[in-house]
Amino acid sequence: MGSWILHVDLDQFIAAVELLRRPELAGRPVVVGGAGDPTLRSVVATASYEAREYGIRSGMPMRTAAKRCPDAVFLPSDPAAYDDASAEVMATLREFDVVVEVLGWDEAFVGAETDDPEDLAGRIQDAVWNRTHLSCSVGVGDTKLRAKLATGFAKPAGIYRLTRDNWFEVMAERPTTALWGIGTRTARKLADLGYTTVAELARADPDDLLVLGPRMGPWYRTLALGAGSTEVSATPWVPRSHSRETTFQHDLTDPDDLRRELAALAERVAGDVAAEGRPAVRVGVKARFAPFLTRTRSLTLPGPTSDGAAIAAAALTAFERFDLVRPVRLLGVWAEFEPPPGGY
DNA sequence: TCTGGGGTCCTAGGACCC
DNA sequence: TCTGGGGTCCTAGGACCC
Repeated sequence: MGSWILHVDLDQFIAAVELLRRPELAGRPVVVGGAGDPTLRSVVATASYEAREYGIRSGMPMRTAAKRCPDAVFLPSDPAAYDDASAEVMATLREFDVVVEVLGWDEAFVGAETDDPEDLAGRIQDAVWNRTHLSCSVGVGDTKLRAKLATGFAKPAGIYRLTRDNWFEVMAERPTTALWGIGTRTARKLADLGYTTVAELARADPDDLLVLGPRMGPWYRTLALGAGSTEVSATPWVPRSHSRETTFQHDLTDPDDLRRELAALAERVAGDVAAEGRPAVRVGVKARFAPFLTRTRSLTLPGPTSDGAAIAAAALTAFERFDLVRPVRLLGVWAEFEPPPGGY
């Protein structure tokens, strides 16, 4: 028996959940995001495959999506429905004799002992389809990173294996942004150092990478080798923080308006903290000023607390440290928890 | 392309202390 | 006398991911 990591990823998850209850939309470009109104400030959560043919992508402003495909169907995001669908999928995975590590609404790592990981992957796909009528793709790997990247080659609805044996054959000439954890910013810095492809980064002198940080630098080379963690853990996630934020449809300038919005956000965060059942130790406020300048102010509380009034007061203290010289387009409040005894 | 919301982790500088 | 070095906490910002 071999140890394998499977990465299960639902295909166009949010759009697929919406299509289940609106079957008449099948085959049409469907875009889910915000309140479903493309004239408002919001971004695309998920675009159906038909919508992607118009160049619509997750994270794109809804306004832009509407320009690219005015005839698309725009739907509001319905997190409760995605929570429910996700729970069904994860429960299905747990019915197998495997370890399930949930990564988000639509993703999970599955750790399994088997000699035929593709057979297991196929049975997982069938089980998920039979129970939820959602389709998923499965990456098979010998590390979490390889399993995760394999899924990209499996989509849609397929299975793909990526291991030490075919890693360089598949990845060598791809840009460093193909790696999970390297975005455009880091890719640009790596390119400045002479590393553009995965193969080049894999051959890098680790000392050369230290300018990108004592931990991150060497870690980027590890990514390029396809190495990294092989531990799949079913241990429930312990949150480090909770936050709430709002982008205003029109920028705010009146400090009293801002204080009202701040109080409402703080109340929501305090509710999240109370629900968590662990006290907060630190509170922060995020402000995004026009045109798009993000600043934060935060403070350590005098002592751990779950008291809503104390959290609201701390948020106000942090807020008053901003210099309100520009219109504000977003306000956010977050609370950080004390690590459990023994650390996370 | 005029850029959401909810998260995590890393980095670096300064304060403060011994 | 104007000056070491290390450890830890606090804070702000950056990058990335879904």
